[in-house]
Amino acid sequence: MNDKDRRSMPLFAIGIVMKLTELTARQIRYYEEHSLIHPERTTGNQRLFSFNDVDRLLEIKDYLDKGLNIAGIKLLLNEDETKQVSQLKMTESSQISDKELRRILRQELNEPGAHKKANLRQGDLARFFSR
Amino acid sequence: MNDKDRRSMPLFAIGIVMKLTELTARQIRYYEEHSLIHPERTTGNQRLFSFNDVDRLLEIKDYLDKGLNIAGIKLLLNEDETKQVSQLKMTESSQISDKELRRILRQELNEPGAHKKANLRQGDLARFFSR
DNA sequence: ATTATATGTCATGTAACCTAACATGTCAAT
DNA sequence: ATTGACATGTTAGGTTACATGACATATAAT
Repeated sequence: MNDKDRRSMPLFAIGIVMKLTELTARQIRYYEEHSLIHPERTTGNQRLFSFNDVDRLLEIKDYLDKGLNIAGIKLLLNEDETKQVSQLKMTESSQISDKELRRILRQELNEPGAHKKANLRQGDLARFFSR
Repeated sequence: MNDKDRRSMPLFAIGIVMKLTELTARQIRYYEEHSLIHPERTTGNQRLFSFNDVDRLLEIKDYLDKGLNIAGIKLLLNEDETKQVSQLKMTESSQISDKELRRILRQELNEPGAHKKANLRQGDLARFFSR
């Protein structure tokens, strides 16, 4: 088993993730609802989060603090991802993307520098792994 | 937060620990009952295990496979530990220890080499941390 | 002013966990 | 062979943690 597997291993119940991320259950579920994360489920349908999921939630939190909205965060998160998103509705989603993108860029203009490197405090949890 | 903290952080519900260790809930609770592990609890009294706990359970499993009994395992596990055990009943416990120790040694004589280095497969989980 | 977004709160159902008790298989001592 | 200790299985009844859905609300965008 390698790091990649370990990172994506479903381990944490939502209660733990709440403490690790200081997000409410409502928020976490909401972000899943909007496809920012995709935690696995137990056979009884309860969410099980991996280290990757938690890391991602920490990123989401950062971006929220910076004033980004869900749509914007989705774009940023999917940026460095070898997508997995359903590309079924590419046509209609691309027009949404454009619209949202403009909003983000506008926001970026109003608060310059916020986008830079996002101060990725990803790594808080990354330290659980080899460095 | 350092590695030590991370390792002792209460994170896992018993269901996860069962999968990670391939032990039954009954076994895990039994080992706690006999003070081989000391998982924390939620405010609602549910067990929460740390990486250390899981590592320890894997060691316990190894020792059991080698034919050791709980008393023997306890001795071995406490060996490299800056104790934390209540030393209240030192007198009576020492006489128990002696008795058990004899049994263990007897067992050891019957299966030589089993004690060597115990093939410490601790590290299965250790890889979650820095190396 | 209206709408959209993000989150809080409440109600209700179920999954996962808890302890306690009793049952069982294995082994060692009698 | 019988007894007893050990480790684990199993069952029962109770509690905690998590599920979804609906409605409320504050803030921000239009």
